[in-house]
Order: sequence, then structure tokens, then C-alpha cells
Amino acid sequence: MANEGSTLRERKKAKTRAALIDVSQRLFAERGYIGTTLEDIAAEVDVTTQTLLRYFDSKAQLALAPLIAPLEGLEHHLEDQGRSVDTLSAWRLYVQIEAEEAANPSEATTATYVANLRTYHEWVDKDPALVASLSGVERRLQQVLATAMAQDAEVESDDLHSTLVAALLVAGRRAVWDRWMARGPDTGSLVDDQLAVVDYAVASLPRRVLEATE
Amino acid sequence: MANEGSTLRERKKAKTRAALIDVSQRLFAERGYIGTTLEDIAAEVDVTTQTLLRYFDSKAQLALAPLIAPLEGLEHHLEDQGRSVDTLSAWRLYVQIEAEEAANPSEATTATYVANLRTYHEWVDKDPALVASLSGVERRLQQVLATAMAQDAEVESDDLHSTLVAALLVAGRRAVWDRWMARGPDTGSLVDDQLAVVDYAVASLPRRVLEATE
DNA sequence: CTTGGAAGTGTTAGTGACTGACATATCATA
DNA sequence: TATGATATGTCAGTCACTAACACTTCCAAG
Repeated sequence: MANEGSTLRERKKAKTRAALIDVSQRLFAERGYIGTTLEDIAAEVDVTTQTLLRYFDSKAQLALAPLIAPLEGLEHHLEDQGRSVDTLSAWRLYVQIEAEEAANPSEATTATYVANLRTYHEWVDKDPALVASLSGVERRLQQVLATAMAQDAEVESDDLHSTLVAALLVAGRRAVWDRWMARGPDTGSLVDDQLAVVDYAVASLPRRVLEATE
Repeated sequence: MANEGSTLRERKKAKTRAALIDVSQRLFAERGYIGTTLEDIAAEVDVTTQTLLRYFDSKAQLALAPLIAPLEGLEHHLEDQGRSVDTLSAWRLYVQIEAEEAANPSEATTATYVANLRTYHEWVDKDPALVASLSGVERRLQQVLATAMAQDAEVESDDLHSTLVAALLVAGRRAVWDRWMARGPDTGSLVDDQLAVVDYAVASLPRRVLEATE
């Protein structure tokens, strides 16, 4: 568990950050989202609420940190791969890695973390603000994805086809993920389902069909 | 413009509600979302902020009222049509009506209203909270739509195919709408584009393809 | 090892969205 | 016109979030 941050300062930061997530995760699950104040969380981690807000932009961002992290990771992944690989391949790769990681967690991803993921829908779905926040993050991801694919295809950035494919990919990822979290631990293969959805989206939405009607 | 509410009380309510939307719309456009306080809006309409909050659940709901209204109308439309018509037909009909209304507004829908729609992206997209709120409403709509379609097809409510079709329909509606708002007044037919996207979604996502991989 | 500067944290004071309880005013209806 | 319902105002309060400033902790260069 010892973080491998080169400097002491970085290790400390990573530690408090992790603590904030862990504690908040537990409190949110116990007392609910609105039933837990930032002060409660900060007090238990032994920092001030202001410090907490230096780590996370908002209460929602803290609550959704474990769900937002992979989404932002995906954004970065798409930016990094940029020119070297086409966007769809980058997406497929990331979704696969992400699913494998959740299916059999490595030492980096603790079992507690995966366990927490499963309890998310019990308290996240209850609060409209949280649902909205998560949807907002997903929407931004969708736009990044659509723009990247439009660039690949060398079409205008608000290309309708790219937008729809991106929407299908993001929604599909979320849907498979939700189902996996809601149902029992090992109902079907998470990895297989994720990849299947990508194939389905790509195969089902040929550009030609849309252009004909446009 | 005189509201045809049967009772005086209802007419008053409708009037202040409309005033709140109009004033807020203008102020948000002028000073931005965060730059406008609820107090500013309430003062100009000559009510207290508490009264304002009795009309709208939150600042975001007020700001997005003109965008949320049709979405909720769509939800009700789907519920009403319920058993009489299949969900997809209900969706198609509503999207069509909605687009026609915007393309050539009737006396009920004022021209100012349509003009406001076009300036939305200038200040809504700037604020993550607003983007999130709107995305949240759309997500709920997507779920309602997916559930309804799953019932039509007599499959489990978390059916993956229904979810994906719903996602595509909602995203497509939004995309066509955004493009219409962003580009000039009459670039292409809004109605035709909306209907084309519905056809495209239905034609492109056959259940078989997904079932084969599931 | 020390020192200068950067980075993290605490403190304080404040804003603004939102809630609840209660009193008051306004309107519908009998 | 009287009575109950509904809308609004008033007051007090919570909480997320911001900004400015002082202080402590840590890194890195000399």
C-alpha cells in the first residue's frame, strides 16, 4: 500500500487524498450523500474543509471520484494516443483494460475499492445532483470522443455520425458497467460484454446510412 | 398573450412564472449564470427569493426551464400514450411536433422564446453545473424511454438493446437540436433532420446483432 | 547543513443557494 | 360575506464554496 511517490510531499498528498476518498465513501454509504457534510469527512481525516476543497473541486467530485477517475483517464488516454493510434482502437483498449482491472483487481486496485463500486448505485442514484454530475462528466467525455473521431475521419467537428457513435459508446460502456455493478459478482464476463458493445456500435452505425438521409 | 387559466389565481401564477423565466433568461445572458443571483432575478420580478424557489426547485432548473420543459413534456407524452401506441411512434411524434413548433412558432410559442433558445449555448455550455443539470435530465429521459421500449418488446427492464436505442435517440435529438441552435436560423430542415435521426437509429440498431454477441 | 523559496495547510470572514417554521395576505367557494 | 385553502412574506439557519492572509512543512541549491 506504500505509495511510491518519489518525494515525501507527494506521498503525503496521495495519502490524504486516498483517506478523503475512503472516509467519504464510507460515510456517504452510511448516512447518504446529503446526510454527510464536508465537515464530517474532513474532521475524520483530520484536515479542514478548506483543505478538502483543495483536493476536490466539489462535494460531488469527491463522491464520484472513483467513477470519474477512469473517465478522466480515458480522456487522457485518448489525448496521448492522439496521432499514433486511431481513436476507436484507443477506446477499445482502454475499456478492455478498465474491465479487466475490475474483474480481477491487482494490488494497486484494492478489493475494497471494487466492493465500493458495487454499492454505488444504492446511494448515487438517489440524489439527482450526483446523477447530474456524473452525466455531465460522461457528456464531456462523449464530446471529446466525438471530436477525436471526427478528426480521424477528417470531417467537421460537429459531425453527426461521430456524435452518435460516441454517444453509443459512452452509453454502452455505462450500461454494461451498471449491469455488472447491479447484478451479482460474476454474471457473465465484464470484459467480453464491454468489447462486444464496442463491436456492436461500430458495426451497427455505418456512416453511409446516415449520409443518405442527411 | 393573455393566459387562459380558468381562475385568477392560476393566471397570476402562470404570469409570475413566465416573468421569472423571462427575466432570468435575460439576466443570465447578460451577466452570465454565476454572475446573476436569485436575489437579482426575484427583485426584478418583485417577489422574494423564497417565492422564486417555490416555483423552481433550483437555480439550474430555472435557468434550463425552457430546455427542460419539452423533455418533461416528452416524459408525460410517453406515459400518456402508454398502451395505445408503441413507444417509438410516440417518440417520433413528439420530436416532430417539437421541431415544427421551433421551426415556425405559433402564437403560444413567442418568437422571443425561440430567439432565446439560440443564445443558450453561449452561456449554458460555459458552466459545468448547468451542463451537468441538463445532462441529468436527459439521462432520466433516456431511462424512461428505455424502460418503455423494453416493456413494448416484453424484455427485462435493463435490456441492453433498449438502453442503447434510447441513448441514441436522446443523443441524436440533442445533437440535431444543438446544431440547429448553433448554426444560422434556417440551415436545413430541423424537422426533417430530427425524423431522419430517429429512422437512422431504428434502422441501424437491430436487436439481432446485439443478441448474437450477448 | 543550512537557507531561501515553493508548496501545503490553517484561519477568518464572507457570499449565495437552499430549507424550515410561522405569520400574513390573497383568492376560491359555499 | 364568511371560511378554508393557497400563495407569499419574514425570519432564522445550514452548508457548499471562495478569497485573502499568515504560518508551517518540505525540497533543493549552495
